[in-house]
Formats: sequence, structure tokens, C-alpha cells
Amino acid sequence: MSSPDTAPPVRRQTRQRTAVLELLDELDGFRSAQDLHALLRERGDSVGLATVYRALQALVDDGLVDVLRSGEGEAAYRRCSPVHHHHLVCRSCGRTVEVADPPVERWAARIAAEHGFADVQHELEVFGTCGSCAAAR
Amino acid sequence: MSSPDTAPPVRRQTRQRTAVLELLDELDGFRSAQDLHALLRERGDSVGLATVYRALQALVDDGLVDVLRSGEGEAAYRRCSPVHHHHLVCRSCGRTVEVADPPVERWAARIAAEHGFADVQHELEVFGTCGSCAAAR
DNA sequence: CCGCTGTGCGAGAATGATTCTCATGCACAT
DNA sequence: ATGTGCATGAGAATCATTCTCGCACAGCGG
Ligand SMILES: [Zn+2]
Ligand SMILES: [Zn+2]
Ligand SMILES: [Zn+2]
Ligand SMILES: [Zn+2]
Repeated sequence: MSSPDTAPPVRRQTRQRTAVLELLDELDGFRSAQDLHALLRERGDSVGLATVYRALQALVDDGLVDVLRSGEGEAAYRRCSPVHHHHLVCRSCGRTVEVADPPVERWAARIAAEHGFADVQHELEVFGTCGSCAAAR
Repeated sequence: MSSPDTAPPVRRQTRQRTAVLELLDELDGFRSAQDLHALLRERGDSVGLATVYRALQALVDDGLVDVLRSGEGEAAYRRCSPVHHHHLVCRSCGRTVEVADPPVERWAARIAAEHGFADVQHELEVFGTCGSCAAAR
């Protein structure tokens, strides 16, 4: 039982993967894979759409990027800190603030235990209109 | 300011819509639209897939059904109480418990206000393995 | 520095859930 | 009973995401 299953996938450093990560570092909100692909093309870094999806998936697996699947449509990605946290997202401009709060974490664990649930996880996102966007309208 | 925007869409009572709602009443977990469609066909109530989607959408709009869009794949629907609440969902069997907790609601409102966000909403779901499923394995 | 080898890339096809189209059906008020 | 529209259904259309597969190249050993 040395390494149960997590065989560390050796990631190669390619121009495309670097470009995706650098772009995410410059943005401060959640963006869809298609948006990121379009931004890369405008910028001159030609990257295939499928490659953008693959790069994002790898980054998510490595915990460097968070994915948000709100509503329907498309998934949104954002460069995030590796520690557990949640998001306060502006519905209008996508600007995002990372928030963490131990009480909420404890609440989720307690409520689950009270109902006999084990192996608990939770998803929590808060949406609203940020100050800038509220002032702009 | 009689009725600002919510022009109440007059819903007709049809065999199909009744069948969908009755089926949901018999189930105690989240089910995908395609699953519900298959269950209706097995049961003998012939209903078109598009109609199932339309009926579910109407029920969601009327607040009679909750929709859960976890992970990727398909959306899941469940008959729920009309008051605001969240869910404790079994990843294995889909069994669901409705949970409500004022502190969490207040936390979301406060954390948003602290960051200058207005018009706040939130999404919160807790996933785990229920007692029955944990015992069964 | 050179050549190997397996991983990553790209373009387009494939997938799969959801939505749209539109001719026909039927709920419901008169 | 009749008329007016919303509702239905079969299939086409959408659309984000994934897969296919031949070719390119990152990383490593010689
Ligand atoms: Zn904003
Ligand atoms: Zn948390
Ligand atoms: Zn269960
Ligand atoms: Zn709530």
C-alpha cells in the first residue's frame, strides 16, 4: 500500500500549458474555457481548443485552478489558492473574492453527521453584484 | 406597481404534467430528466422527452421542484418544499434530506456585505454517503 | 549534441444533454 | 358545442466538451 492509486501524472511543460496558466494569472475572475481560448488567440498565442480543455483539466486535478459549474451553459475556471475556500462571485463582471469560514465547514460536517452521512463534502458559492458594477448601472 | 414583471403564466393541467409531478412525488431523491422520462415510459405513461423537460422547467419556475446541477453531465430534479433550504445528498443512492440553518444564511449575507456585494444569492449542497449505503458496502 | 520514446498537440468528428421547430392536439372559457 | 391558444411530440438543431489519431516535440540517456 505504498501509493494506493494516485500515480502522479508527469506533466510536461509546453508552450500551450504555460500560456494558459499565465493568462489565468492575469485575470481576476472566473472565465469559461471558450473565453480563455478566444483570449489566447487574440493575444497571438495560438492554442487548440481541445488543448485548452486538457490544460484546464490538468490544472484542476493539480489543485491550481478552481472550476465553477453554476447554472447551465459552460464551466468557468479561475486561478485559486490551494487551500479550501469558497467564492463570492460578481454575476456581472465575474470578479471573485475567495472567502473561508470555519463555522460553515463545521456546520456542514455536523449536519451530515446528525443524519448519519459519512465521507462528507460540500459545495458553496455566493453570488451578487460587486460595488463597481452596482455603481456603474 | 401592480405586477412589476412576474406575469403569472397560466399553466394548463395536462396528463403529461400531472404524470411528471406524480412521479416526482413518489421518489425521494434527485433524478435526471432522462431517468424520469424512462421511468414514465416503463410505467406506461407515454410522454415525450421534450415535454418532460418543459414540465420540469415549469415546476422549477413555480418553486415546486428543486434542480441540482452538480458535477458535469445532467441536471437532477426533486420534489421539494417551497421554503428556502439546502440539501444533504447521498452520492450513492441519491436519497436526499432537506436541511435549513439560519446561521449559514446570515453568514452568506454578512460576508457579501463586508465585500460590498449586493443583491446576494447563494448555492449550497452537502454530499456524502448515507447510513444505508455505508452499511451495504 | 543526437536520437528515442512516450506524452502533448491540433483539426475535425463524435457525443450527449438540452432546446427549438412546427404541424397537430386538446384544455378550458364562453 | 366551438373557438382560441397553449401544449405536445418527433426529429432536427445547438453547443459545450470529449474523443480520434497522425504528427510534433519535451525530456532523458548515451
Ligand atoms: Zn462586478
Ligand atoms: Zn467549505
Ligand atoms: Zn444512500
Ligand atoms: Zn440558504
